[in-house]
Amino acid sequence: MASGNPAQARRRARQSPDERRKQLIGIGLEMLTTRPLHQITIDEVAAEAGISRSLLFHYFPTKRDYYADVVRAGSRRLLRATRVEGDSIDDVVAGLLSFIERRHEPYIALFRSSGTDDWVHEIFRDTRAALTDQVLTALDIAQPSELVRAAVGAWLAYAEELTLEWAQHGTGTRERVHTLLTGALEHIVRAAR
Amino acid sequence: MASGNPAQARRRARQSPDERRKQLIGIGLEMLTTRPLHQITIDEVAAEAGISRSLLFHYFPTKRDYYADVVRAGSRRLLRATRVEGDSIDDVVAGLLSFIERRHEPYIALFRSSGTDDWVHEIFRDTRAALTDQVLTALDIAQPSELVRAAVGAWLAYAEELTLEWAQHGTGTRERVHTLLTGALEHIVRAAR
DNA sequence: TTAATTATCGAGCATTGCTCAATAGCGACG
DNA sequence: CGTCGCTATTGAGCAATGCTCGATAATTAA
Repeated sequence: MASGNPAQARRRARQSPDERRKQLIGIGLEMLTTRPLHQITIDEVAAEAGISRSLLFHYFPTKRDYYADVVRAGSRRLLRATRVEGDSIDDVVAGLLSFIERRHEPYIALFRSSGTDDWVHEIFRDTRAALTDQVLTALDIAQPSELVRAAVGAWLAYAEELTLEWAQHGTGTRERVHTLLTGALEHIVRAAR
Repeated sequence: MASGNPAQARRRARQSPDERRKQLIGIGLEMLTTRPLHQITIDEVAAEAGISRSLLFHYFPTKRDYYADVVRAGSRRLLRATRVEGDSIDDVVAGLLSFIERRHEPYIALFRSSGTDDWVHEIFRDTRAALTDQVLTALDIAQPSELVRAAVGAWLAYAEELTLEWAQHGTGTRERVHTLLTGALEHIVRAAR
């Protein structure tokens, strides 16, 4: 199943903590592309890494902590993807579209399965807050009121939903969706002021 | 903790299957007001009902099936709450606002904790689809294009997000939120046509 | 070479979803 | 009123899984 090196190799191949952490989180991220978070068991991760369960608990005090680190890593990817494109609002929207288009599977696995517990949702909120900041910056809104912030945050929910629908079922063209998103954003921000 | 009758009473108090089902689902719904879905264990439900774990599996072949029935029951409540108010779009929005205002805790517990597995999200989608129909009817849109349907569905995400924010942190007044929602809906539908 | 550090493992515990054979409450029928 | 059948109900037990803990071996410092 899981690709890569089975890493059964020799026993007791000692590695530096940093390497191990990266490896384990990398495995988690890769598994996330296949199944939702809560379906990833410690046993599987350990097996894929070629280590014992115990070692994973040596690096991550609890399963939650491991999950949290994996999800955080995934979030960072998303934020990076929307930032590289540029600073205009069109760039941010384009970045979001591209990211979800290419990775809607893992995206869903990441955030739609937030339910595992509040802590995932917290990370999700942090990510969305960061995205909100990006959007506000792109709109040249320096000191938004609470309501504007909330409205933009909610618009992100709208954007995600519509984009996922498009990515999954091909509802409309990419340009159309893009236009709808920017149009809605403009309207929403104007109305919330 | 959990209120109600501990039901320890006499052992082997035989009941009709219908009663038992209702009782168990009721317990699930009540527990949902306290914690997210996935934190509800069969043991607890059984204990609260005063029966053995095994009996629960007699009525619900698997934990998922039990959860699914509980969530469906919760969804029905939501749909009822938005329908009683009336037929106009203002009524639907008002119903949504009222429901989330009064029950944002259980609402979150219901749907934000979808992660347990795809099946919850399916029920969630069904519920949202039904809500979408209500909205479309209220807007007098008989045969919406796929894009319009998708846009309205995504607007529901926007509405939920903004309403939850308002209900939880008091961002803006109720009237303001109401206006924002109807305004955004109008704009979105017009743009998607 | 020896000592200290710590990455790594194996065995084992507790919880939890789930199975299955046995038991007991309740209605039907003589 | 007895007894028989149906099935609601139970208890013991299995398997998976998160997690703990003492022991061990690889690496580094002295």
